[in-house]
Amino acid sequence: MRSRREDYSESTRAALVDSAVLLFTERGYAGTSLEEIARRARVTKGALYHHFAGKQAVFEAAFDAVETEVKGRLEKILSGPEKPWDRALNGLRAFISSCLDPAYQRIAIHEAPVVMGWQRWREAEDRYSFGLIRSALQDLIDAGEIVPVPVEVTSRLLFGALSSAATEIAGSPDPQEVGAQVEAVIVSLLHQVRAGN
Amino acid sequence: MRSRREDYSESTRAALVDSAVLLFTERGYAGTSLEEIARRARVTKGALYHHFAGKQAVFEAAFDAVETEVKGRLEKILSGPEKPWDRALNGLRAFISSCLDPAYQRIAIHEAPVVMGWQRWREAEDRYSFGLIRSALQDLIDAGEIVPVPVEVTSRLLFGALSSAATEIAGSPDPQEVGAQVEAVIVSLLHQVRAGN
DNA sequence: GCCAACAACATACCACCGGTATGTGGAGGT
DNA sequence: ACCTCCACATACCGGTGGTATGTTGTTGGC
Repeated sequence: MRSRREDYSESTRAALVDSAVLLFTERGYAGTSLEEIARRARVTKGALYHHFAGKQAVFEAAFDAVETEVKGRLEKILSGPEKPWDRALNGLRAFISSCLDPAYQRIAIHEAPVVMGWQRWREAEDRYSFGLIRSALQDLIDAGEIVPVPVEVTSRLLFGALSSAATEIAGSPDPQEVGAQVEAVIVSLLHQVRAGN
Repeated sequence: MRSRREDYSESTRAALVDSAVLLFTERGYAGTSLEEIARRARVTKGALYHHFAGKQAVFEAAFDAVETEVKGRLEKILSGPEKPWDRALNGLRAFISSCLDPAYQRIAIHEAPVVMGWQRWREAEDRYSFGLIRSALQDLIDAGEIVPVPVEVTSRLLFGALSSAATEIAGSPDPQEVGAQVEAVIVSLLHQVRAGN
């Protein structure tokens, strides 16, 4: 039976992660102190170091949190009952709009490769959003919707393009407009490689 | 007339920038201390703070250095006597190979948006590699080589795709192979939008 | 040729932050 | 009722970015 203490412990850990996501999003990794994270969760640094090995570990927990969120959204869409082509298009839109979330953008896209190191980031992304994009692309090919392309490389290119595009969208004065343009360009490219024209 | 002191001063400044580029490339921004940068240039922190306003300013000087280098290479190719289409292809290859330079990759592509802030980085990139990519794309359209596309958005997508692809290439066990694949995918996409099939 | 002025550094010091070592109170088992 | 141990709090250290203050050599004016 689950003890009361364990509940409390998990709750404070969650509060720390929440606090970390918020502060990392607002001020970035370097601009956020552990004491600030702890204070916002109404505990001290001691508590933080009880739950996490260090600042990097806190960041990775925050990273996991935002990635899991986005992954959930995308999985729902990509495993829906629609046709592969439509699922892909909906997934594309969902990913772009996910990238507009400041937390996902700053933590998962921008700072994670620098903070975690590119290698760890890449491995982690395989299990999250990038993994979904790659498998979605593979599905399109398997279903014969588009001509065969090198899946690994193409999905990397697509992921990079979308990530930077999302930043551009979020940073623009008219996100709606730019977002529509990005979607149009990508969709147009997808149509170019669509099988059976 | 240029004084002897000015020569010396500029020389130490250059040594500091060189040292910064090296260390930032090897250990990243956060992992490099100012004292280390100064020591490698055989001066003290005092000299460093005489030449630069702070750590960020040192980074931006290193950023300018690597960007200027790449910009020079690309400009030479893009303003050559070949046909627009060939110049673009050569420029593409040159950019990919530039991205394989560890200094350019880590400083200009990965850490700069985080260290300088996305806004400043974007403004700076307009004057460097990204600006060249955009104008190259514009040239292709003006020359009627490809069908008109939204230049701003498309070049952002292209830049993002190439940047992340370059990281992928550099990190792969067989850079030659992956590099060729990337080039093939991009060129294939370009062919798709080529005017007059 | 001499001296004041200033540039180009060096030295000394501070505040803050990540990390560690140690203390403590209260819940849970027996 | 007592002991144990977990979930924290407190105290402290080393390193680092930044600043304030010397120091030395060059340079320009007379």
